[in-house]
Amino acid sequence: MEPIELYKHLGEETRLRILMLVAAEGELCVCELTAALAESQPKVSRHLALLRAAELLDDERRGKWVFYRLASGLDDWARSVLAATLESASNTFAHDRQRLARMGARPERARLCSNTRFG
Amino acid sequence: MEPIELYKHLGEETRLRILMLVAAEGELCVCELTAALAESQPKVSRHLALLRAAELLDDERRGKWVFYRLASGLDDWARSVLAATLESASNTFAHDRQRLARMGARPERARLCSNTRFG
DNA sequence: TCCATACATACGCGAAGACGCATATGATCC
DNA sequence: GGATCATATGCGTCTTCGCGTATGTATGGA
Repeated sequence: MEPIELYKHLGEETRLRILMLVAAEGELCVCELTAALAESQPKVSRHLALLRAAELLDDERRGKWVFYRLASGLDDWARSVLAATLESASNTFAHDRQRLARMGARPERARLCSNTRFG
Repeated sequence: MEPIELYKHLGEETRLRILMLVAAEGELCVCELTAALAESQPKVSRHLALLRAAELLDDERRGKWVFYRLASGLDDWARSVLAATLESASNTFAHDRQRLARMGARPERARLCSNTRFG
């Protein structure tokens, strides 16, 4: 992945917030992202499609839900950039995670190693 | 500096290349950047103005030339993102540095601690 | 003082892209 | 099979943004 391609995607606020949420939570389905971001479903879905096309996110359908996680083939340097950004602790990202935590009726899922909600 | 603000600026190729060159070289004047990027002077200057307004770069006039360097107040996490990107060794950045090295009539300057051209 | 060099900016245009809305697709449950 | 939930996408619009061209401003030299 070329740096410019990563940064073009990070340079849009909704996409950045999506990636921070997914990086923090391990995986999330679209309805969880929609609630956490407090944005419309089509808007979230369209940005997810772009992140998927850029091979930044992997998607997997399980039942009614489609779960998104960081792409397995994502370069180490890109992962480190995302991690550093998450640690920079902007309030926006914390607010999104709080909204997610307060969300009711979240789908059940198998526990994942990378899922830091339990960590 | 908010992450989104950094990434909006990194998400444009000319600006990304400018920042990689400046991060690598310590400081550069506009004519050096114009030559290294092989882009028009107004185009380079306009992007420099944006990076200056965003407080990503500091500028300093010395005689006829205006030199740009990474802003002294730049957050550590932002610096680490830039450093990681530079190390990711995209060919584009190497080509820009080669054009710079081949450039004739570069302005004289005092040696800087951060100037890795001598390292 | 006139000119050349180095850099900055104003303006108008065109392309890219983000959005809202409506609708299509896919899965589950009865 | 019909209803419903979850998600994706098509379309038209509107805004953002990058660009080329022309021109303005500052510095230094003859």
